[in-house]
Amino acid sequence: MGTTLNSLKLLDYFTIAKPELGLSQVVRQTNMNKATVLRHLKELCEYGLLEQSPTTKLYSIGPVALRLAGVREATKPVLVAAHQIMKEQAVITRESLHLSLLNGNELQNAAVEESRFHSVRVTFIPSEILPIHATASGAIMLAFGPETLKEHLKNQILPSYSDSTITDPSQILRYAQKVQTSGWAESPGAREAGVHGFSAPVFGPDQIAIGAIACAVPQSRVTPSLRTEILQSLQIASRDITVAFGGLTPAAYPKQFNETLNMLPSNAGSEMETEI
Amino acid sequence: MGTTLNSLKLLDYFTIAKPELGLSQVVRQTNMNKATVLRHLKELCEYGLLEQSPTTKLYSIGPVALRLAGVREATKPVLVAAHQIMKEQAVITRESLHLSLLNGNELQNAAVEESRFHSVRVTFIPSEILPIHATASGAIMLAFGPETLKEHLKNQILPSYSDSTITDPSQILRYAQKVQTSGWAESPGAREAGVHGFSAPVFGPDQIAIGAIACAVPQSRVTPSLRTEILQSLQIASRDITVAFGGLTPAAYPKQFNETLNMLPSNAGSEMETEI
DNA sequence: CCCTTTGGTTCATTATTTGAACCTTGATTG
DNA sequence: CAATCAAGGTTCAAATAATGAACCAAAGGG
Repeated sequence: MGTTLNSLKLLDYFTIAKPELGLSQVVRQTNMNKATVLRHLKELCEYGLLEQSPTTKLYSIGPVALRLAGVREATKPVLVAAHQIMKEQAVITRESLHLSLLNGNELQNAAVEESRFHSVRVTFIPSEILPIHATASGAIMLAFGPETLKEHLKNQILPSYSDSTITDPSQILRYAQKVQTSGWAESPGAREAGVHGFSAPVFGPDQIAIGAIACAVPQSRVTPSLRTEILQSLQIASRDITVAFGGLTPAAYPKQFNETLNMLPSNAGSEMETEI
Repeated sequence: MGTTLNSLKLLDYFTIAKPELGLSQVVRQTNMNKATVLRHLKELCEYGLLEQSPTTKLYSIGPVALRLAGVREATKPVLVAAHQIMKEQAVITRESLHLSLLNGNELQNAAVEESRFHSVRVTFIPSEILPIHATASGAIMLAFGPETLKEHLKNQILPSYSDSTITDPSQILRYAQKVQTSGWAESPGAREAGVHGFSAPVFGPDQIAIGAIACAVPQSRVTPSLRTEILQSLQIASRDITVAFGGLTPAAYPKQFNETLNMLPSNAGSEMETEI
């Protein structure tokens, strides 16, 4: 393990929730020696990745971060980076992926990677608005997104798209709570009969979901093994796209998806009608 | 001099002009040992400040830069503050404003406030690179920015974008000198035919311009009275955004824009072809 | 088929990083 | 008001990590 990496790791403690830290606060979190931490902080300051308030002596992220981000964004815009990650995962699962981002209270498609393996596949309209209450991505946003979404859901008349669409807000919110512990969501035909959606969150810098990465499959193709594959891919995509967006995955978010933890939302009952 | 700092200095070679570098290219610029540089690059990759393309082996700025910039922006929201000021001024002039910041020797768009009053308006690509020699903002940077810019200008082949683009460095520098006394710059169609740009500086803490605030108007709409309005708004925006950035306006900078002081740069002659 | 350049590796030598103890300052408290 | 505590920062011998010359393998170019 190199010295540089140890230095850089100190940057991890500077978050939106706690953007300013003193020497001792950092020392307490790291179990490193105070002198060591001090030298590292000083060096990061010297380069400009950190800066120290002359009055409070507190350290915070410095202006160089903006310069680097500018270069990064000019070279590789976030959506391009996200799309590349989606492409990789779409090759693995051989199914279409789509990324949707929250825009106010609306969930909007931002990037699509279509499967080139199946002639029967689920296609998306780019920049389409997704209904929060009838999609897996919507459930993800309710579980991990801003609180205002839940309020917004209650103040709406929820249209029904198929027999499986749930239009009762309280039922949807109950499912969102389960999603919070499982880390992923699914929606068997709620948006469109015959289309099974899976989704995982993309987090922003304040550890609140800013969007969702989802995989939609014709219901006829959903097998337990494909489900496992898709969930694995979604987990990787969720993590990598979160990083690509400059976001931070919350510590509480499950490291490993538990497939059985997630009880399906359903109008009819609790059977998993999508299993073979 | 610490190891960490030496590592971090490698980041300086990654610019918008040259965002992707191979190991040998970095080694040649640094006079460091190849093994040392390699280890440093690897370590920066491991943290995510850099990333390496698996195919080309080239290094570029990594996604962590975005995260850090997000935290920085959340702490010291210069861009948010600047945007607020721009919004206010955009309402007054009813025209689009954009803020560009100097990144090395490149001038890059950082924030845009689009007019919502006109259907015909000048739109910008966020984080676009502006040519120094063909924009009002570029002239501002030459007049009030770091000296290195002038050197950089001379060592370049200046592309022509329209009939009005000036590609002779000495002519551009003469105009920049006039801008120094007038305090503002304009560019009638040098970047794009039919687009008239006005610009004023944003100063940093050392009283050197770190960017420019500009207003771009369809040439057909430019009247003497609109020009006056725009200049007044730019002056206010220049002052306020400078403060928001923690900058300092030099004492020598004009307190009041003199509209007549500024002689237009032109290829053809000295007529103000943008006047009605 | 040789020559050059690329990215990357190895390992003894070297020099930097490390950490326990110490110092100084300022706020809090019995 | 002295005592205490925690803050940021410093010191220097000991430990550890960085360094660089030489080397390797692979990919073009003449």
